[in-house]
Amino acid sequence: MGHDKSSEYALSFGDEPTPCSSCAVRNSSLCVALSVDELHDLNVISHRKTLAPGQHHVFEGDQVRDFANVTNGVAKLVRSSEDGRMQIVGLLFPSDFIGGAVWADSDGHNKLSEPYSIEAVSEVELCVFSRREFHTLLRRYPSLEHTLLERTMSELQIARDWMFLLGRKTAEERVATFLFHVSDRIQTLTCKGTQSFDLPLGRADIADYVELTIETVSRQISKLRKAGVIEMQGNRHVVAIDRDRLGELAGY
Amino acid sequence: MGHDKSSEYALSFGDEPTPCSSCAVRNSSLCVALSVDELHDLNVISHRKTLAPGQHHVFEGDQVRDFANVTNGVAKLVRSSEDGRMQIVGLLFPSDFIGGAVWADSDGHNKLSEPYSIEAVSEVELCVFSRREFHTLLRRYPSLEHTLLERTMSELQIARDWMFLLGRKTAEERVATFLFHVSDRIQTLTCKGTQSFDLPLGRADIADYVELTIETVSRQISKLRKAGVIEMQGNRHVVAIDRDRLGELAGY
DNA sequence: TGAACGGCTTGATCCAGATCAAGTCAGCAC
DNA sequence: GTGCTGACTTGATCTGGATCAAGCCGTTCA
Repeated sequence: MGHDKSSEYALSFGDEPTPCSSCAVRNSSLCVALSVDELHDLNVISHRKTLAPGQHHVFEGDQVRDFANVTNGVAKLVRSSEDGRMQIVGLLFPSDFIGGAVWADSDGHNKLSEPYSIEAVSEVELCVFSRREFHTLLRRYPSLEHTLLERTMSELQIARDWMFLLGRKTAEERVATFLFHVSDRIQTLTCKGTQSFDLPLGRADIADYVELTIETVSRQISKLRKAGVIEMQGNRHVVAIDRDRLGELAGY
Repeated sequence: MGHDKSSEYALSFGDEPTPCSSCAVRNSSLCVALSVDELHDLNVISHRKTLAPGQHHVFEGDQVRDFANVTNGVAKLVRSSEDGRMQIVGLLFPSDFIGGAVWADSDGHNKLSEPYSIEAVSEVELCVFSRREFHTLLRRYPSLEHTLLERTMSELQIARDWMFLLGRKTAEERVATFLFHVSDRIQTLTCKGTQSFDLPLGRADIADYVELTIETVSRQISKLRKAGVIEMQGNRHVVAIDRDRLGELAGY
């Protein structure tokens, strides 16, 4: 089986570690590229890790050079600088793969060694691989590498779209864009409508992500509410009354 | 040979189209992944295209779904919105590959169809492939796909670092970061020192890239000059008097 | 039941960088 | 030379969103 069930990363549900074939994100994560038989090889090199809300999985430094799939929960991908400033550079939902931030050149060195880390927002389950073993697998299964390439290209485009947001969009557009994207993402995850959804992040994290202050985010949400575009039920639950208008305000 | 020499993209030097094997970026572009023999296959599907300064190579829409290598000159990768706002999301130097912005899913559709384009800064030479043929080649040569994956991961990290710049850095840090990166990039291209170099962009483009106004860029350059960190010879030539200090001011 | 706390909202003021408005300076045509 | 043009610099003023400062409101825990 994939990992030592007595390790600190042992799963909490059941005596047997869950094999990849019954994984919650089997058909939406990178693993779709592998057949049931091939999946065994991935199973062997992976282990599961649970993060409590607020807990970090660090990619900084040289020791931890692993890749991970998010199998459950929501996490932030954070880039920080030495003086304490932080920037959320991505949100990670179940089935998302993370590894780009710690990618190294073929010589094994990472040219740009800025500190990145994953921080759990809710309780998060990761499926972690070591760098070396995952590389071996990539070489063995071209379809896996191809799928990873497609996903990375897509991530790159999302990052560049976000650069546009950070550089050019107003406070209102930023908040509208955030809400629009979250509703979209949650729809594809839950296969329900985009009308009504829970925010995965609190105001402080939203502010970090769209690069505004808590106060400005709060003011913009109030503004969207008063304009009848959205309705809030409590702090976290959003009802998108006029989703088209939300998209327009987001700049689409 | 690779392309019709009577086409509008014909090379300007010599009667015969230059084959890949004598390409200026043969050993630094994506093509390093291919052996001399394999290179022939790339040669067959590629054609060259020259852009005059200011000219665009558009990736918007569905017709033009191609990839390109920059073989000469400097270009901007631009993301624009319908209302006319623009953001430079990347600088392209010789040996850089561009394709992520137009990457489509296996179903042939591009989920996020925001308009991206390449705009030549100096005279630029591109080596262009059609999407479909390049994909075939990727499937035939795993080493090519592997190299592309590495480069894309690296691009993703650069994009995320830039997100930090756009979200968190002050005007001074942005300009210092720009100068620092350009000196670095030009060094690896020319194999000369980083002490002294020409800016590839004018003030307006620098402003677009680091998301400031022309005036603020100009003021920050003056400030760095007065502080003795750099010296300007004319508008474009920079002498990095104290490159370490420049790195510190950039936030490294 | 109430008091302490954390997450959110709202109002008042401030400031980094935008915007507006002149310059300066080099190159170039005549 | 003189005037023109385009790229850059510099100064004065303005402003969107930050910062500072109270509240508000639901939850938890004694």
